[in-house]
Amino acid sequence: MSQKEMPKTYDPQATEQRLYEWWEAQGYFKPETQFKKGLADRSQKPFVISMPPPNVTGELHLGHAITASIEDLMVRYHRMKGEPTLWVPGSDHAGIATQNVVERELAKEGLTRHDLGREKFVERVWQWKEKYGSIITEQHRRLGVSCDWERERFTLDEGLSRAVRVAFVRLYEKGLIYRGTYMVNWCPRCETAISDLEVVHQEEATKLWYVRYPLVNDRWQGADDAWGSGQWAAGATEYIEVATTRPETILGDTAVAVSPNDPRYQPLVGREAILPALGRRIPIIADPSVDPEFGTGAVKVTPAHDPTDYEIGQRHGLAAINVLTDDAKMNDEAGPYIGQDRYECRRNLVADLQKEGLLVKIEDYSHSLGHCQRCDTVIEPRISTQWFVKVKPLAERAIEVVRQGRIRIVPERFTQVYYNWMENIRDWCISRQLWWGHRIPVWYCDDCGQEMAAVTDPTQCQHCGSAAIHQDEDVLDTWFSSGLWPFSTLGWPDDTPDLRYFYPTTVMETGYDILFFWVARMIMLGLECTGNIPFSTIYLHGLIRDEQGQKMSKSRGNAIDPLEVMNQYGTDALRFTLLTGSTPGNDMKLSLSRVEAHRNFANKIWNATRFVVTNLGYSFTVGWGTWDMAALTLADRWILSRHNRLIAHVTRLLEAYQFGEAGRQIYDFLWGEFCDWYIEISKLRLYGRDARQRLMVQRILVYVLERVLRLLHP
RNA sequence: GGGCGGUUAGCUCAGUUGGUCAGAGCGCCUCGCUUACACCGAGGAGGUCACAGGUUCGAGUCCUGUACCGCCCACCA
Repeated sequence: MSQKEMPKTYDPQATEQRLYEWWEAQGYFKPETQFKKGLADRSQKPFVISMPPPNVTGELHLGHAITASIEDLMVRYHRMKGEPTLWVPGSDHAGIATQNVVERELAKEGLTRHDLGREKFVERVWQWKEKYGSIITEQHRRLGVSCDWERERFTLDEGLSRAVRVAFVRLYEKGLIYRGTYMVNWCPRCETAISDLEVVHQEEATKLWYVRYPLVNDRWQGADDAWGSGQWAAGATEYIEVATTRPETILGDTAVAVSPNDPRYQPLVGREAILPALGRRIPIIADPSVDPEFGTGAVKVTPAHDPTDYEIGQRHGLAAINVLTDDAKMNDEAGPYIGQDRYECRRNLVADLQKEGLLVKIEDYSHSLGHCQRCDTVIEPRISTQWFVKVKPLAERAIEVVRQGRIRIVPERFTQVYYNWMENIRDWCISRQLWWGHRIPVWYCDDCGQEMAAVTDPTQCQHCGSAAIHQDEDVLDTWFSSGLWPFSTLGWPDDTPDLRYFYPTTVMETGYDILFFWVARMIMLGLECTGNIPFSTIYLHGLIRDEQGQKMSKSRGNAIDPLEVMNQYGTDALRFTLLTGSTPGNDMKLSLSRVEAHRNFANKIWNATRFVVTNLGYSFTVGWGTWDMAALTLADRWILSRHNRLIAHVTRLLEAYQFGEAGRQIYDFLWGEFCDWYIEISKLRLYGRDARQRLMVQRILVYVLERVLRLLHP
């Protein structure tokens, strides 16, 4: 080939897609092909990665790009080493996230999901999934992922849905899943319960309202006049003062609590106060959870709307009065404020308290408020009947396997984070009042009222035989199904050949931000369902931020579309940048100037190859790695030795998960040593008269270049 | 209230068993259209490796403390 036939500048677009299609068509991403070609055999231990399934909420972002780059690197490295290699791709229905996205779409048409009804709405989400699911796989192909597309899975596939049911029923029958009425985090916008993890705490400037509750005594037994008249507490003579950040919850108070050790309030314990607005008589109780130092030292107790208060209520047998509707409006327990929005009620109630002379003062206050991870609405702690996973016994085993070293976390510092979380874990609320997801496989009998969990839809009550049964309306937390991912994608609960050979998987590679959400759950559910660890190594990468260090997100408008980057600079340039840009577990800021630099690197490789190839001549024959040692020049020996050193270093680094350093080493060698020095020096002999010298240089050039390209392949 | 990470050239970041570790990319300055590459080549300026102690023959690299920045966890009414 002459130089003229190879363009001077490397054009990724002309190569990448063509090459990828060929790879895929040849079946190079499938372990079966390795067996068929004799590149590996089934007696070997396979290298397996489950790809973290992207949510079908939208298109891929840079987080997916770094995941894909790192995993593809590992997969290609192990495949090249001759290990049977499997990389299972797929996508996640992402319950609440996807439902919200589609609801937002609907809102543009002026519709809500309730306008469509459950069935039509779910149909609508499926349409969305079809569209974005295929966009995602196309984008993954653009990233060059060498996964086995024939084994692609979706969390709502039939097989995976069955896995969800089997897992649920099994846990249910062991008493590890239960239904109960407890304090949960309620999102009034999504109108569903969410787990503790889905609550995002933010420090916010609010107020602390000091309110006094009149005390019942011989001279005053309750309200004198209508609430808001200014005369409501006219006859009151004694008060107890409380401080609150949520005045509207006063309406749900069923006690006032003080510290048992607080001398100021000892005389009041056992007496009663009159609840403002509603005139309810509530007891004054002593409870050790009250901090005498805070506020007034007296706390209003709202068991239905505050976790601490709920526990106080449990200890003292207090009623829990829910004063809110699902969308955080005041319900019919709210007296004069029925129907008002929670904040509207707060304003009005505060104004009325002032009118009645019960508002003592308002202080500025700062505390952290829970927000919904998906829609940012302020969470309302609320008592509600939900399904939970009893997680302590699962967590103990999950801690154990890491302690024993059966599962290793890279970088190691996350091990401590993992323990801390696991050791303090609380039961996992898994039911969601949503429509998009795996329906809870529990049926209730309308006749005998009993419940039953079943893998296949029952037709009658197993307790009384009645055919009048109905399924639970709720769906499961999306992380329940993704928690089964490493084995559900391989066929579990069936005993398939894939499951037997490829499970447990080898590496779980993902961002550290979902260590708790996902990784921890996979370990717990994996141990419980399969009796085995789901993977032996966890590799956690950092988050990609923009050049200002901000988290990338669509709402901030600072998200960089990986497709645009690939279109402009090429997939290799993007991948190399992502791989060399950070160390494990550390965040990285993506700078386009580095992507450009690596585009230039790709071009450098192209031109080095062009130089070597076009200088071979027609009579060239390859002489792999067999040299007449005595004839080697100093330069030859130098480049060969440097090159061997490089291979050793890169291999060691890749084994140690030091991908960035490995990439940099190759970069430095190829550019700084091979191109800058060896190619330049080789020109003397290449263009000289001595044919034997020419052949030797040619052979070394080809040999070193080819070997480095292999090193670079992952 | 706990825990973690960061602080290295103007900017963005590497530097994992303490001794060519003071580096890369971008930017900047000087040259250069030499038969691979101007998405290039040759050369150059630029850092008391946050601060204070300590261990050591020797410390960005280990220990202690401090200061900022960021993140995670936590039922602070």
